Amino acid sequence: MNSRKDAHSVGVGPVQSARERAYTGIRSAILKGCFEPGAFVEEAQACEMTGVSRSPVREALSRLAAEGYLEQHPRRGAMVRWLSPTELRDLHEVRLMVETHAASKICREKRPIPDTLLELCETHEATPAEDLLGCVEINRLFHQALVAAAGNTVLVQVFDGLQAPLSRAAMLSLRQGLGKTEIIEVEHREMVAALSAHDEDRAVEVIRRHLALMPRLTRALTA
Amino acid sequence: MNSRKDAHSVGVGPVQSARERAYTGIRSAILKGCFEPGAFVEEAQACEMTGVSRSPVREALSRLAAEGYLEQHPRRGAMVRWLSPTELRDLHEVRLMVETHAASKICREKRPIPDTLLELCETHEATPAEDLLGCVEINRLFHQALVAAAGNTVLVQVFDGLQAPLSRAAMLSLRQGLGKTEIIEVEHREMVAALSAHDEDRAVEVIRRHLALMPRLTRALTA
DNA sequence: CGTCTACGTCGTGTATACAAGAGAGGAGAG
DNA sequence: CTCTCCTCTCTTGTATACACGACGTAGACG
Repeated sequence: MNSRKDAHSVGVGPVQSARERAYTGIRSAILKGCFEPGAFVEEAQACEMTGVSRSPVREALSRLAAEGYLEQHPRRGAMVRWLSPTELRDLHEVRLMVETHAASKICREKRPIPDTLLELCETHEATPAEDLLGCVEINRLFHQALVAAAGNTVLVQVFDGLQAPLSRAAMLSLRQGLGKTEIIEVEHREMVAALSAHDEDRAVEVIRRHLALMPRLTRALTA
Repeated sequence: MNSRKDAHSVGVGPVQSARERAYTGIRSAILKGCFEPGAFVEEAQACEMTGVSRSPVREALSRLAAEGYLEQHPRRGAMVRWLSPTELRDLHEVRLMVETHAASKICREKRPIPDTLLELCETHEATPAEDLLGCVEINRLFHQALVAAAGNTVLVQVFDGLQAPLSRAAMLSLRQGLGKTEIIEVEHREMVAALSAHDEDRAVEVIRRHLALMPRLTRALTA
């Protein structure tokens, strides 16, 4: 089972390393909800899934654990992280802090609003409501771009770090048909307007209101 | 070279796993400044240092990279992370945001101030100024306890994540004899007073002033 | 009938062997 | 003398073999 050689012989692009393939594969499997929360990701299973041996798989698992996707229990394995209601609440609080800070900074420093934000609104509008996966991804990109517009790379890293545990919740929430994407899109446009006007108070208020919706969406998952 | 067996035969405690030993060993070596910034941590070297084989070492390196201590370059190895002046500034900005948020929350929610904070002030006072390593550690614990007092575990995790890259800077700064611990201790007591009184404005102001000192301490490192 | 124990199986933890790329150093040509 | 190219070595990337611990199961004893 030397898939790497196979890939090489085919001659495709940069010949992604086995570790990268393991990382990407396991990560997307977790995000797609292939594992029940609290389930253990078995190494052999992950090997079969990604087509690499245990060495790169184990390195990927270490990385995923450090990033907050998994919890490693000695001699037991890597468990898909389970969020308690408290953690979920804390996560949302920190997220609100981060986005509020970004918005304030953008307004106070009169930073330019990247076109990406409006483009993502357009894309969101053009995406059919049935494509929940797409809508969630667009939503994520919108908020990430908003944070990035503050021009602080560390802040973006922190935001991404929050997404790791939240992403599972987001994926599961849409599986339960909790869409309501129209409101989201309207509020996104409102945010862009407030930010473009560098109206700090209004921007912060809109973000507060917008993010206040989230806990309700995800609460069901932990009950 | 079967150190694990040796440790087992001696019969010491929980027989720390090889991966944990590798992680701790490499991490503390980085913090102690055994590597020049930008230097590569060679696996063989790390094996020799920690007394384990490459498998656990590589897993530890993956984890350390995910935590921000190292940067992994394909086919080159793991490089000790180098902070640009911009990253350092961003890091301090986020840290200020986190601590400010914590202080505000403590005051607004009228949270009790744990005894730990005052105890750490006492300890700080009792520690001789020559023990720079001890002072830095006490300082770190103080700020961590402050953030923890806000009762949001995710916020604490974010704070710890910021410490990873900053810790190196802190270690190096004290090596250059940038002590001035007396001011720090006085301001810590001021913070505790403001927090105990649940005086939000004053607490935030003191923290702002206190953390404004940090960038100056670490700026020299990147120049 | 319940419980405790002993054994078997499965999965993780660790070490090592092998493969392949990157960098350094030397030799040759201009 | 310098620049380039080749080769050799060193390091990382990957796979696999072996060891140990944990859990499940079945059997025996109270």
